[in-house]
Amino acid sequence: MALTVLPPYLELLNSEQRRAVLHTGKPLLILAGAGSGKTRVITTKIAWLIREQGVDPRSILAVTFTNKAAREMAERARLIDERAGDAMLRTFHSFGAWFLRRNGKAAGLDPGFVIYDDDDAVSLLSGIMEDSSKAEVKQVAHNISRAKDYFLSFDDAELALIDSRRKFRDIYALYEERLAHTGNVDFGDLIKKPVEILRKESEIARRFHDRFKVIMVDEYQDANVAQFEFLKELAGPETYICVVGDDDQSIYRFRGAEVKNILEFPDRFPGTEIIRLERNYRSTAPILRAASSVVDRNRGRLGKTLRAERGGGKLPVLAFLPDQDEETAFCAQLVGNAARTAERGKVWSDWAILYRTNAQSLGFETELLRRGIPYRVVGSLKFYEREEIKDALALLSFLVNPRDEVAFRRVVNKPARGVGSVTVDRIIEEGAEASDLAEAARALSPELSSRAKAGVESFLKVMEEGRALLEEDPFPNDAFDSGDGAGDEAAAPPAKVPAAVPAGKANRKRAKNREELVSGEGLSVCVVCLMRSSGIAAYHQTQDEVSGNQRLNNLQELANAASLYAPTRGGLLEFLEHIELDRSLEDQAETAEERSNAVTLITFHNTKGLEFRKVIMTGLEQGIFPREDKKNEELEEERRLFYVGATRAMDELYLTSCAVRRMFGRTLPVEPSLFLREIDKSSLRIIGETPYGFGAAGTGAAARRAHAPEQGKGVYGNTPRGNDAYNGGFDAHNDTGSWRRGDRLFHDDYGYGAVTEVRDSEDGPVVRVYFETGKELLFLGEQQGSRFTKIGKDD
DNA sequence: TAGTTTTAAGTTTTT
DNA sequence: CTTAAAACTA
Repeated sequence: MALTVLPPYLELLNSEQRRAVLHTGKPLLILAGAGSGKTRVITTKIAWLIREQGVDPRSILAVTFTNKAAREMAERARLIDERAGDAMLRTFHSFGAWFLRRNGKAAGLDPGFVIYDDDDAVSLLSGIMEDSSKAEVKQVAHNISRAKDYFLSFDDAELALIDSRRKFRDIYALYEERLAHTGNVDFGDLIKKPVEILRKESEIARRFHDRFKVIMVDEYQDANVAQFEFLKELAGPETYICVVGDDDQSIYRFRGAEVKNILEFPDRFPGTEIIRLERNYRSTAPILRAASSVVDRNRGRLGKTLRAERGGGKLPVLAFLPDQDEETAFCAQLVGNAARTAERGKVWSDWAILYRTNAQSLGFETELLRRGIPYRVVGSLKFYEREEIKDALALLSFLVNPRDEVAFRRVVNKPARGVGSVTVDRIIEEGAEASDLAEAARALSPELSSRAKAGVESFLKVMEEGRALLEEDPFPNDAFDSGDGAGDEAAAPPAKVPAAVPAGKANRKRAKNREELVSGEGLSVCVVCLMRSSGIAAYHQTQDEVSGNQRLNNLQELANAASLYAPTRGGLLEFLEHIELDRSLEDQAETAEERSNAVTLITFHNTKGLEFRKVIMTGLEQGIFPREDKKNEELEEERRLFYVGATRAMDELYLTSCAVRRMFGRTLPVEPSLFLREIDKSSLRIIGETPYGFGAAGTGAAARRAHAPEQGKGVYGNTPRGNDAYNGGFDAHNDTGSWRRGDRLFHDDYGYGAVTEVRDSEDGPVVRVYFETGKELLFLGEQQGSRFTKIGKDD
């Protein structure tokens, strides 16, 4: 290797990672195993392109699948080079929305569209399928959504692969017509429509090819067909494309993800180079062994050999427990014990409790609350699914788009204004002819009963007044539709209030048990006014008094969230878009400390891209995980999900499996998960009563059962004081002492880093470490046993 | 039509 | 067991 001195941020990388970062020219496919540092590769690559290659940050597009990943990527890239903040880092869907706001006109789309979520789509569909049950409507809505994922329109022949019924095709066509008439889009459209536009409008395509010279995609294994097509259309002849993924971590088949995308990438992009990242820096060897032994059973995979760079480590613990109450107690105790014996801070955040379905979080929440252990639940914030929130959002949506029949139907008669379903149907029907629903109502008003007429009029008046509350947009002339849709982002309205006082937190505190809405800054003023004048606030307030709910407080919460946006139409649109595309309320609802000092409760799906020191995987039972109805391909996906969950763990992994589980109020006996059988017994430390027939030694298990201690509380009664009792003979050896330049490590406080210099002093060797946060620190090499974990070095 | 009671149904996973 | 949908009454 040449003797050139590398910039320190490249020192953090191993040779393959570095090769991936320095790669240019042909398309690049990075097959990155779990914990192999793929995010680091992407962020470093972005920074390197800007710094060393003189690439304009604005010509870089990096796409992820979750908002969290997008945020993290932006943050980490900025740490290396500030200018990376100007690159476009978004989720596929958010980028699609950005595209459509500027170029939707080419598909007859007004830039002021609102994004319909799945519920809204169902609501719209039920207007078409009038005499179908709710379940049928949902099924069709799901199929339409799948069709869009596969880039299939209602007139495509392949549509039969999704749903072959003739009726389906007709309904899909009707749905599209109806949706177009509302002027809104659904989730699938955010990807599908841009592709259609790029194919039809060569001028727009050319602009985008000019603008984006570099396109990177993270978690590529989760891309669906439509997203693949999007990528292909965005890439011009000069565009450098780099995708990163891991076929073993593909867990979104159910929403259209196609592993084929990653398998066939080299065929679709000729000349593709492939780089494999197979060194795992995150997990200890025993954890990786257990995780791999499950996913190894899958047939449809590229296959790779993921090597643990961290030696030593404890065996994963498999705990057989009587029921789910014992399971929650076990988890709480495990976490609590660790906290008691820990010397260092931030213990709670070391832990994550994983479950298959969101419903399972409830038990853990109750138990942790009871024991005073701080926790946070990731995802599944049903906040936006609450009735009052949906009502409020419907009001706001109708405000920006008076053709939104779904929103209209939801709130026109709430609170009761004497406008029944018959009247609503007639107005919407009339709306097919009119430019918007207000006009439709006016046209129809001579035929309405005086009560219905008065009700509709009062509703429309409220909306008129609401519209008047919004200030003029600073950029008139429809700022979204700047001439150069792919070009200057500065033309977009700077809708966010720049010096936004974090009014949210303070307001919420004040609003506790308050019986009136308080407005804060910016858009929240308008939101509060509208909630009041529409009667929604009063309506839910009354409901609160009856049933003791917190609905008014929830409305307050929503208003607070709005305070960060400008009180203009543009600001409102941005607010609504943000809510549709990123429902994790995390930013507003949690302070940094709350986040950093709490146990994480999370679904397996949501853990992708995350890591924790200690992970508990719960509910490992047949029927729960994997679900009973899973077989073949779907079972393989469940295996991958198991793999994803297990590889989140850095130091310790626990698996729990109950003998019985409560479902639908009934308590049923359950079998241990198939996946537990797929792990070699010697790779696990089993505690609790091994169920009959588990593993090869059936008779042994039976014998053990016969002599098992009295059933009841305390199967794990001899639980360790500290988790050290689970050590199982393995010591987490840190291999301190002989540090060498180029060694990589994980520091408890500073994260991942690399040794850039070693020298001797009176107190022994001193090492200089460069961290990926950009920090560079000196340490005394011999005293860092408990703070550092060596994670292998480059060869 | 509004609001209440009765009955049935249902749990994946998410942008 | 909890929630949503259908059925029923005022």
